[in-house]
Amino acid sequence: MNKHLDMMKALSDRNRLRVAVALMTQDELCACHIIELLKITGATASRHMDVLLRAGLVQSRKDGRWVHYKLNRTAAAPLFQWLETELQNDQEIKADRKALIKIRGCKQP
Amino acid sequence: MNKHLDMMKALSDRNRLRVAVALMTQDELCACHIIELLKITGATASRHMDVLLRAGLVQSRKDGRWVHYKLNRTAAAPLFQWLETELQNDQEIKADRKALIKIRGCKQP
DNA sequence: TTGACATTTAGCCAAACAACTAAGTATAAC
DNA sequence: GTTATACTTAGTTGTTTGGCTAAATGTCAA
Repeated sequence: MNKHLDMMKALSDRNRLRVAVALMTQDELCACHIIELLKITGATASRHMDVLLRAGLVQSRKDGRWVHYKLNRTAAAPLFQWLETELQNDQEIKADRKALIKIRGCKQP
Repeated sequence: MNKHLDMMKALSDRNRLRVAVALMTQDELCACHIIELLKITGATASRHMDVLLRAGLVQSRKDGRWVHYKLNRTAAAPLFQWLETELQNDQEIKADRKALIKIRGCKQP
């Protein structure tokens, strides 16, 4: 059960949960988007994404200087589905979606 | 999203996850069963169950000196369903189920 | 009422963790 | 090459957390 425990631990932090939920509607996010969204340093963002990666919940793709993250939907489809429907009307999540439109609008893809 | 974050936090500890999964097949468990299963002190078990209660994942029922816990299935049915199917063949979980048969056999219901 | 038992609360300690800064690596542009 | 940019790694710090013991609370039984 270590694998599933790691998944739950990965999603038990507010910032990581926000990123995971953001990736449910965003397909891909670059590290710099995540830094902007969560308003944390790059170092902290990098460590958070590493936790999500190690848990197998996201995948990363390096494109030049940029790293893009996407949900590994097959890892825990029903879990993601549940979170998505539960949180789709959440105020913070809605604010994040709004913020991402602005962030993606002016930052690199 | 505080509610859902609390649920994830509650399930991000090995002992609490074990209890939650045990309650998926056990209908009800008394605090003393949980102490036996996890091999921790009553005080520690009490605090763990309090975390699960506050997250709304379990309900408690006091019966004289005993406290019985049961899953609050409506709180997060798809989440529980996912965990149950994912962990049904897990070695630790299977060992717990086996242990519970013995524990429930000799302790008060 | 007194004693025994089941659970909770309080207080302590060590380990885990999230945040930061600073330094390191990698890549693109000049 | 050199510089700027994007990210990672290392090291530090304050907070959270899971465990324990001891004391408190609540309940049954003699």
